[in-house]
Amino acid sequence: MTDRNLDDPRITAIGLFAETYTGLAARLSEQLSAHGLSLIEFEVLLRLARSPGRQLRMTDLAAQTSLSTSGATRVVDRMVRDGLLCRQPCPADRRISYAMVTGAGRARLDQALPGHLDLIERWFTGQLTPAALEHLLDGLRTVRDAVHPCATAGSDGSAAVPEPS
Amino acid sequence: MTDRNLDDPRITAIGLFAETYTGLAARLSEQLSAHGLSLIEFEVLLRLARSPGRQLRMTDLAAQTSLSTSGATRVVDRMVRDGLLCRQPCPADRRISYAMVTGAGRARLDQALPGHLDLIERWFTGQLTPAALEHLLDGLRTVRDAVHPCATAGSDGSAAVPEPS
DNA sequence: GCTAGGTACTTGACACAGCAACTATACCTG
DNA sequence: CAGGTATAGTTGCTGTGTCAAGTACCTAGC
Repeated sequence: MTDRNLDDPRITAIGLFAETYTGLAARLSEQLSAHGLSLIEFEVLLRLARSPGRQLRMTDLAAQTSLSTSGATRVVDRMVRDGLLCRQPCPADRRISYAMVTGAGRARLDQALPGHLDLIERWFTGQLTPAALEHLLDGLRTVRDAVHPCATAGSDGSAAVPEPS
Repeated sequence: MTDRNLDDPRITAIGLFAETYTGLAARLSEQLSAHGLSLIEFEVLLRLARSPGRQLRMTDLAAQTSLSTSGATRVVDRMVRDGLLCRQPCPADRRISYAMVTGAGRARLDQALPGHLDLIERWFTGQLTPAALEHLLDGLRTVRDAVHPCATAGSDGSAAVPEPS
């Protein structure tokens, strides 16, 4: 019945996507763990380091990392415990707590980043000709823009994203 | 110091990749959960349904799904409990246990698959022109082949083997 | 100024996956 | 065929993430 669907090109395409991503993630994860960081911790460090004041509200951090807010709380908890981050209260709104990179956190990031960049180049960007890479990134951007609900997402289901016909 | 590295194009590229994948996965996951399946359970069902005899050794299943063998054991445990799979002993080698799709499992797959294909088309393949999609898939294949040591164990045979670069 | 309702974050209970240790079986070599 | 090694799979322990409920706080309307 649906037997032919099992090998539908769409399935093949999404499978290829998934395999590529998980394979890549595994490579990168391996290198990061040598620096005592998980992928998500690295991303947190990176996002915070790029933010003004090296800090971000918990909610914004969660939105940028595709973690739930409780997930963000727990990651930040661990990283505070390990000295990589600290929490800063917001004087204007006492509900708000900023996650902020410490010196140690920044040092850890600096230590891991060069090897990380090398690996990205070795397994991803460097695998393709500049033109092919541009094509790939163009495609990804298009899909990302379609699939990524607005900016900071609550999953309200009724996304105001233009749907393709 | 490494401040400029924080916005390195390689970081941007991998970030785009990750965002796209997680966004896509979230969409698909949502639809599957409406059919009582997680992404990984769907993948298990799909891989088994495509395999000869609708079954696969635990080890091969694990290899095809980027699960550890213990992870595979646990997923199959749950799916057996829910009636989607059953375990078949191998008469020739009593260490081996096959995971096999039941009628109910196949029915569940058939029920979820059309909507799944629609979503892939809507958010992924249909977002791009055929040429752009081909470029994207070519790039993914190249990266996947580099990054994925030994892909399909057991029987998959779906992916066309690209030019070995 | 007090209440109603929304927002920011944390916490408790739970689901899930990985590693390492373990059991059971197969194979190989003398 | 005995003994050693390799392979298949499961299980205990633990880390990590989510959902739902809870706490604290802010803001608007009367």
